[in-house]
Amino acid sequence: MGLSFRGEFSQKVDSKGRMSIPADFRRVLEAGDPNCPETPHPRLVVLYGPHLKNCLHVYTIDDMAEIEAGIRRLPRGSDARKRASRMILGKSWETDVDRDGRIVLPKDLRLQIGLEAEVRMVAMGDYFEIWSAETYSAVEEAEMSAYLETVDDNFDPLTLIPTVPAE
Amino acid sequence: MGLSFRGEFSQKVDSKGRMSIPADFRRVLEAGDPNCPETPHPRLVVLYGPHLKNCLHVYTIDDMAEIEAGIRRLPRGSDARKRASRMILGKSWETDVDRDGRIVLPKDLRLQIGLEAEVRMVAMGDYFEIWSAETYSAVEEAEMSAYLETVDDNFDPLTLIPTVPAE
DNA sequence: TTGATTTCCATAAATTCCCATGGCATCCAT
DNA sequence: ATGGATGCCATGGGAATTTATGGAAATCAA
Repeated sequence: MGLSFRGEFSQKVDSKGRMSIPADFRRVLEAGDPNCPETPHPRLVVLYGPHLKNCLHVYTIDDMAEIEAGIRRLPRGSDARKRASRMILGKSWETDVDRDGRIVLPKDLRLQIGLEAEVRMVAMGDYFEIWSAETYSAVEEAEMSAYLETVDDNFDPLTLIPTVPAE
Repeated sequence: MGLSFRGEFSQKVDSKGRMSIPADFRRVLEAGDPNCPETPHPRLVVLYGPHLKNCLHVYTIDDMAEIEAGIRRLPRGSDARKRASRMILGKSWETDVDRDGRIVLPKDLRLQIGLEAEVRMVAMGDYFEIWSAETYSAVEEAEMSAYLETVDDNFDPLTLIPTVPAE
């Protein structure tokens, strides 16, 4: 199933839009790229569809290939396939980690999420999110504490997970 | 299976009908042309059949060969084969990317899609679409936001993809 | 010729490549 | 345990290359 992205990291963004991919995330990207380690630097796919308002999603090559296979399973020429293609393939960007462990995010993608000096990368298991650090604290951490207000005092997120039925 | 076209790009169209093919798309065309890199500039096939109202479709040489093979798999003389030939093979145009990374779209093709000063090219995986930038915002982006209105607030297009039945 | 097309050249901006640095952690020998 | 060496990591600066795009010259067609 591939390694999981874990944890969250803040990195600097320089004037050229360069940012280091956290080493831990690089390990996952390397494991999820069939051309690694022959090709030394792993590739990755960034999704930026219109449903993503404040962040971008980053997938490994393998996971993205699976998503594409799913799209190809829809009938050629069908509305569903066109819509999925337009929203996923049409709104994605592939690049590779350079030899210094960085990527350069194009200007329009930086604009979409209001990214300036500091980026926050948040693991979500099979992908990770790219946020402007500012937005992340403002939006996401606020929404998290709001949620915690609504639940019991000794709420445990593990209770959200369904158990496997006994076999 | 070849590389996938990804992302969307706007380019200028000059008075001669010249337009740059985005560098990312060129990489895919190069990978999908068996004569590359011996012949330095990749060839490509443009479809402009009557079913395409506002845009043209561009395929790599390899993918177009596959489509043609599919047509030849239809029974000789069958209606389906005649119709497919007329609408696909008869309505296609092959050219190559010039050494500056551009193509020149013939006037009648530009007319068909109302292309003037600015072109929008949208990746759809195994092909990409050529739109007049104006039409694209008017027609396609409008229909996209209309669609987004109809779905849940935190809709994710990945849910459009059918899951593989358990094996 | 005259207009259209194709080839070639020019350039500015953007992007990529390459090298350098300082910090932190790890390892190892004393 | 200590100090030094080693290596990886995040980050900066500059050089070199690639892109997109405009225009001129050359070629072709009617």
